[in-house]
Amino acid sequence: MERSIQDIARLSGTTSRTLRHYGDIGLLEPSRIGANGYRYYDDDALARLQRILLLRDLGLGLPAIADALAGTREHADALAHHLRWLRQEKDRLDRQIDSVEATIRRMKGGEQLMAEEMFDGFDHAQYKDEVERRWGEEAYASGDRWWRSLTAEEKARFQLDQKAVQDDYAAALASGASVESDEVLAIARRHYDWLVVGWRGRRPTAEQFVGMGDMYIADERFGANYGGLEGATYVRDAMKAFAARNL
Amino acid sequence: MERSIQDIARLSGTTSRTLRHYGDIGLLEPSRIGANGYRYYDDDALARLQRILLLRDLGLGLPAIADALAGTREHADALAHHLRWLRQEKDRLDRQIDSVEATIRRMKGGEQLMAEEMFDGFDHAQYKDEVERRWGEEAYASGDRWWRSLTAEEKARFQLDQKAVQDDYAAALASGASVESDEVLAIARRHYDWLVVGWRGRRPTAEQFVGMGDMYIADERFGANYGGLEGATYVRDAMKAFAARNL
DNA sequence: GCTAGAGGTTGACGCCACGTCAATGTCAAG
DNA sequence: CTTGACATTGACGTGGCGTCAACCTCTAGC
Repeated sequence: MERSIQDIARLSGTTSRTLRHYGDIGLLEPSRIGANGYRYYDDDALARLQRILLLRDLGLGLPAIADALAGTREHADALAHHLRWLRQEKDRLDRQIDSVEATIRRMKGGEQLMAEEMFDGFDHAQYKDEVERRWGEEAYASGDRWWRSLTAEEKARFQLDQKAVQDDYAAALASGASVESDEVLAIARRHYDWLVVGWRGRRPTAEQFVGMGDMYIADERFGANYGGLEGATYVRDAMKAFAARNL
Repeated sequence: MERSIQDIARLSGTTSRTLRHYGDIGLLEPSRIGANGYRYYDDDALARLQRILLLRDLGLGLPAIADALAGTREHADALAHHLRWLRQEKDRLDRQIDSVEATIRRMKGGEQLMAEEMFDGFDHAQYKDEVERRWGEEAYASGDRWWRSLTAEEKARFQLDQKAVQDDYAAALASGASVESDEVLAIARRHYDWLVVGWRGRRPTAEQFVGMGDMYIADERFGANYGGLEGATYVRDAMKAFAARNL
């Protein structure tokens, strides 16, 4: 059976424009082209179109669909690959939703543009230079935007979390606990989780995490938060132990 | 203070190309343009840029950002509007992820293209004409693709759910329960939820839901599933009662 | 004063999957 | 022969810039 372009469009629930587009990019050629230039499609073409549209509904791009149908890549592989991308997008959206909600709360709280300098206990800007040197200016600018998008309450909670981690490290050091003990590893895990928040969901690699520990030792501004050189070394070793086991 | 375009780009974590783009579309003009054509930005421009980038990180489009900064729309309004869009996108992604996972399971189950005609108890194609007449050919084609993307197990579950609803309606009718009783309304709710699955997440309006009930009466093929004319009328009334209260 | 290299400019194409005119040719029915 | 439905190719628009290309300008060192 041979059908006109409109017939195929109606049967498949798409438009003639789309069919011509698929012809243009070589994704779906008409089975025959009349002397007048009209496109005609047979049942095989219709079947192929159905498969194309099914994959399209799943969110695959046209090149990916072409690959899958050409068999250069297994259907399941293409879908698995696509699934990873979908999950990433979903995570991104989740984080964006959280941020937007936080920003709205901030505005409703009426603290619009004020109260931005109220928190200097852990003043984000304090580490500007260090952050820029280590991770570039963009990293600082991006982190700074994040920090300023938080509500006062969220900023306070972030700082309190850090303080708790710090105090627990200090207590563990005083008690003589090994940096490889379960107790200290649990603290390091909270430390890591806290960092992930500050990185807005990105998870530092083992190397990056240990690198931050080294930084605590090298820079006294950081070390000051963790009880001087001895404390900073202890913390660095705990981070290293945690990274070795869990990252 | 006045800075060159590259300085501003580095300080804000973006690129000079982006800044020129924002100039082109009138979102952020340089505070001064030199005789040589060079763009220069002062602190006010930098502050505005920071706000632009913050909103951009939240996923707003540039026109929306322009509106918000111009004050034609309240910041919070713009964000609330944007939030609705984000949630829709997230829902869409969630459904797509489910579909892709289902399709992968189907392929791993090795039932690739077979086993598609194994289920005719509720043969999706059986209602082709009716669906096309009521909601257009595209609706059928789209529904058909959805149906064929399910695993055998999912198809079976879908049919079993429908059978359960059907049986419960029959039992309620036999027991003389009113269509407005809590018991029957609960069945109607399950009926509705079942339908939402078939519509892949779109939720029929009250009008559409009642319309389907009328269809059960008008068309004996549908009525046959619900115990003849008497049963179909009972079901239609239950659907109407549910729609009146809950949709 | 010359030159190299960094940094600036405008202009234009590319991306992705089509929607949407516009201008024009073709077919079936009355 | 007319009318109206349907077909064609061609080109622009979408969003937010990245990425050349071709060219001008500034700064520093010789």
